[in-house]
Amino acid sequence: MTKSYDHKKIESKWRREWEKAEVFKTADVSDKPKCYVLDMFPYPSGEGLHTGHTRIYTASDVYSRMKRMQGLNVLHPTGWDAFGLPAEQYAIKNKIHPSAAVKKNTDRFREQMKSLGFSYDWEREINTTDKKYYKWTQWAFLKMLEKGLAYESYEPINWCPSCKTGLANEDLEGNACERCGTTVEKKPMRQWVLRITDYADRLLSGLDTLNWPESIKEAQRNWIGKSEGALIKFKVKSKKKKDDDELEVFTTRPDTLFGATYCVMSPEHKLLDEWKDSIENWSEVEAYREEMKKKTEIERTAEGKEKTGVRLLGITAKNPANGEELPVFIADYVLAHYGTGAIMAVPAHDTRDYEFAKKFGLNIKKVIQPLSSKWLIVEKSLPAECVQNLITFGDVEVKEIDKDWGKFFTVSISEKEDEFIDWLKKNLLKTSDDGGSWYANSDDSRKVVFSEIEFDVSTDEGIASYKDYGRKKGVPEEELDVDDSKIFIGYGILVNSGKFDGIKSEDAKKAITEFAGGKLKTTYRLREWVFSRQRYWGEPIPVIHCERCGVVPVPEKDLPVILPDVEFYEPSGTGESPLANIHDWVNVKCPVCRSDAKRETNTMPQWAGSSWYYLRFIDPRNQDALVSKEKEKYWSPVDMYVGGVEHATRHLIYARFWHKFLFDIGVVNYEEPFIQLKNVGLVLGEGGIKMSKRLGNVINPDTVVEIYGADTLRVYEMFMGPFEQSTAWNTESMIGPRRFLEKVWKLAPKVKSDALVTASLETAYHQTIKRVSENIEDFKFNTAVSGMMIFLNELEKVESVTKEMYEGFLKLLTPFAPHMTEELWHDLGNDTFIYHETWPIFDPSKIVSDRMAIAVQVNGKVRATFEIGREIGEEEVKMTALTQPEVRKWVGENQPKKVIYVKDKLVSVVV
RNA sequence: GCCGGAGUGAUGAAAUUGGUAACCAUGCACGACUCAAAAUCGUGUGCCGUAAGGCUUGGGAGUUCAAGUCUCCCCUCCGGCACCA
Repeated sequence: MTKSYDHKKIESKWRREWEKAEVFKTADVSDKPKCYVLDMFPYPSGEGLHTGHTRIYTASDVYSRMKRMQGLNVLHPTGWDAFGLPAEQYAIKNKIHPSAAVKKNTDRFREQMKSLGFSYDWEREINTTDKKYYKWTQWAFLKMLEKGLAYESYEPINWCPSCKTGLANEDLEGNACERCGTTVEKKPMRQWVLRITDYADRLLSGLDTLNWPESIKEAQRNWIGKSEGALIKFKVKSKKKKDDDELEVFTTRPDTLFGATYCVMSPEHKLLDEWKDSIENWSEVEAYREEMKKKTEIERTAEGKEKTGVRLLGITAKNPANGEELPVFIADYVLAHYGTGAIMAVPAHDTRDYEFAKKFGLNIKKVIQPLSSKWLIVEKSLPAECVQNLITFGDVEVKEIDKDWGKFFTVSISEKEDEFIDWLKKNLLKTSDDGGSWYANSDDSRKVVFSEIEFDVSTDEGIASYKDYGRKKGVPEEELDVDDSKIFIGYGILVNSGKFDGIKSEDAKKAITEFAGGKLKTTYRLREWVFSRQRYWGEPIPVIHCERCGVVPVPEKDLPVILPDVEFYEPSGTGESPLANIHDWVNVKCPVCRSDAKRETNTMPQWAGSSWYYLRFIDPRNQDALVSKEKEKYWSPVDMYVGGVEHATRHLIYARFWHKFLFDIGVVNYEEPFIQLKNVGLVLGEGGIKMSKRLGNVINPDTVVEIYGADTLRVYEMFMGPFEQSTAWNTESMIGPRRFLEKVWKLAPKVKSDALVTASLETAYHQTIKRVSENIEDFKFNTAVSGMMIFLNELEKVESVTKEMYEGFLKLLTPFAPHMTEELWHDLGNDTFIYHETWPIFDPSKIVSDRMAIAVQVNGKVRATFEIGREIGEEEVKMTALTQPEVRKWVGENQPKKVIYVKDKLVSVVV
C-alpha cells in the first residue's frame, strides 16, 4: 500500500518536470523585491564536481529556495570560469585543444549540478571563454587603458620558470608559484599592469561597509597593508660633489627622527649609480650589489638571518632635525620596492636597525620614553610649589628622575594610590564631569589598571595635567619599566629631541615631519596588478603596437579580439606568448595610421574574467553593453555571495577593484559588488585529513547520489556541521539524513483530515517554522535540519497528522530535499509545484506553551525542576520552588538568604 | 613578531547570548522482530562511584546567587601578514 522511497525514480522525474515547466527561470524585471544569491562559479576542472562544491551550492540553493518562497524575485545563476592555466595544462596533458577540454568539462559539471537539483536559471549560464563574454572583459580593459589605469611597464616581475609566465603578487604563495609550487624568479620584462593601488584606500575603507567574515576582511586589510608615515629628505654630502643631493626616506616613525643615527639604502637604489664617483669603496659596493642580485627573495628575507651591508665611504647624510652627519649604508634588509627604497635607521626604537647597529658598532640614541600608569606628566608651567607638594605628598613617592627633562616624575604606586588621586583631584586637578572610569586592584598595587583619562586643568598660575595612558591589554610588565638596556618600539614620550621633548609620540609625528621639511605620506603593501601572461589560454589583450603611433587600443567596434586557434599552444618560455607565432593574426594594420603593426600577444590572467562575471548574469545576452543600466540597477549588488576562503586576497580583491572602476565610469550604480559573504568550511576526508587523489580518499558526489540520492546528500552536507567550519566527511553518518527522509516519507499515510492537534504539537510546529526560517537566514543549516528532526520525532509520537501541518513541514524541508518533498506534495493531491508555494509563517502567540519548566538551584546547583502554569506570578513560583522535596532537603532548616527568580526559567536559592 | 578565528562526550556537534552543559545525529551496548543476518523498532549511553553523591566545556585566577558564555594571565591548533621601516 505504501510506496517505497525510490530516490532514483523520484529525482529524475522531478528534474524533468521542473525543466519542462521552466520553474527556475528568473524574471528580468518584477514588482517583487530582488535577491541576488551567487556562488563563486566553478573552474571546470577535469576532476568533476567535488564535495566542497556541492556544499557551497547546496547552501546557496537552500537559501535561494527559501527566499523565493518568501516572495522575493531571486537571481541564482551559475557559469564557468574557464580561462587560465589549469585548463591549458589539462589540454596539453590530454592532447586536446583547451576549448575542447572546457566543453568536455563544463558538460560534465553541468550534468552533475543538475543531478543535485540546484535551482539555477540555466538560461543565464555564462562562460568566460566565450567570445561574446570576453568581448566585455576586453572592453573593460580598454576603459582602464583610457583612464590611465592600465599601462605597460618594464619592471622586474615574478616569473614562474615552470609555467613560463609572469605572475602577479597575488599568484604567489610565499615565494613560489601558487599553481605549481616552483620558486619564482625576478625577471625584467615588458608587461601590462593595472594600477590597483590607486584604489587601495577605497578597497580598505569599503571593507567597513561589508557584511563579510571578519577573517576575510582582516586578510584583505593585511594584504593592502596601509601604513601612515612621512617622507623626509636627508641632505647628502660627499667630498667630490657639491651639497645638492638628497636622499628621501620613508618612515612610519617621524617622531623618532632625533634618534636616527644612520641611513640605509636598498642595494638596488637608483641613486647609487649617480653617486658612483663619490663613493670611495665603489668596488666593494658593487660586489655587494652583485651578490644580492644572485640571491633569491627567500634567501634575502630568511628569518633570523644576520644583517649584512656595506658602508658608503665618502658619503654622509645630514639629519634634518639636529644637523648630525650620519653614515650611509647599503643593506639588503631594506627593500627596493617599498617606500622610497631607503630608510633612516633608529636603532634605539627598531629591532632591525638595532641588530644592524650592534653588528656595525653604530650609535644608539634613545629618544622615546615608554609611558605607563606610573608616569605623571606635569607641564612646564606648573607652579613650583605644586611640584613641591607633589614631591612631598604623604606616602606616595614622587621623584624627579631626570633633571634635564625638567618635567617627568615617577610615581611609585603604593596602597595609597586612591588617596593620591583624590589629592590630585582636590589640589591640582579638576576632572571632567564624569571623571572617566578608573579602578584599582586593592591587593596588588602594581596591577593598577587605568582607562585612558586625561585631566586637563587650568589653575590660576598655569596648566597642569595628569595623563594616564593606562596599561594596554597584554603589555608585559617589562615594557612598562624604564630600562635602557632594552630597545623599545612602542609609543611614548619624546626625550633627547630638542624642543619636542615631553610630547607624546602620536603628537610628535606631524610636528617633527613639518620641522624637518618632510611631508606625511601613506604607503601600501599592495603592489600593482601584473596583468599579462605569456600563455595561450586567456583573453587577448586588445591593443596594437605600431612603430609610428606606439600603443594603440583596438577600436571598440573591433571587439572582441578573438583568440585564434593555434596548432601549438605550449608556452615558449621566451616571454612571448604562443600567439606571437601566428603571423596572420599578429600582423595587422594600425587603426590610426594604417601602417603595418602587430597585435599584443600577451593574454590576460585567469582572474580577469571572474572580476566582473556576476554583472553579466544580470544581462547575459546583451550585445550592446556589459550590462544594461536598468537591469543592473534592479539586480545589483549581489546580496549573498557564497564560496571558499581561498579567494580572500585574490578574486575578492580583484573583483572589488574592477567593480569600483566600473562604478567610477558609470557602468554600475553601487560601489561594492558583494554585500554579504559566506565562506564554506573545507570538507575533509574521513578522519579529518585532506581529500586528495594521492591518498585515494576523495568522495565522488556521483556515487553518493547513486546510492543515497541527491536529497540525502544535500541534507547530509547541510547537517554535517556549521557551514563555515571545516568538517570531516563520514560516510557512516550519512545514514542519519537518509533515515530522516525515510521517516518523513513514511509519515505520509498518517495524514488525516480529522487529525487531532494537541497544544504542545502546535507549539512545536510554530517553533520549528521559526527556527528553520531563522537558521537558514543565518546560514545555520545544521541546526535547521536538527530542528526539523526534532519536530519529526514529535510527529512520530502522534496517531495522525493534519494535512496542513504535514504540508507546512514539507515546505520547510523542500529547500533541503526538493525532489522528495515535490513528490510527497503531489501525492497529497496538489498539482502545483511545492517550489512555487509560500513559505510558512509562524504565529508568535503559539510559540510559547502555557506551561513552563522551572529549575531550582540551591547554592548554584540544580536540585529540582518542576512544571507550572505560565500565568503564575513570581511569589507563587518561588513558594512552589521552596516546597519541592529535593529543595527542602538541601535547604534544610536554614533560612534562605536570598531567593532569585529568573522569569520563566529558574529560581535560585542562596543558603 | 603583529592580526584574525577556534579549543565542549567515543565521533559530527548544540546551548534561546550570563540562567538546567551535551539538543539532534552517528557509533556503541542490550532488547524486540528473524532459522540467521541486514533493515526496522524500543531502551540505555559525559566521567568517577554499588549507591548517596561528586566531577566536567584547553589550563589557572577573578566577577556573580549563577560562567562554555564576562574580565585578567597562560597553553595548543588553524588562517592572513611579516626585515613593509
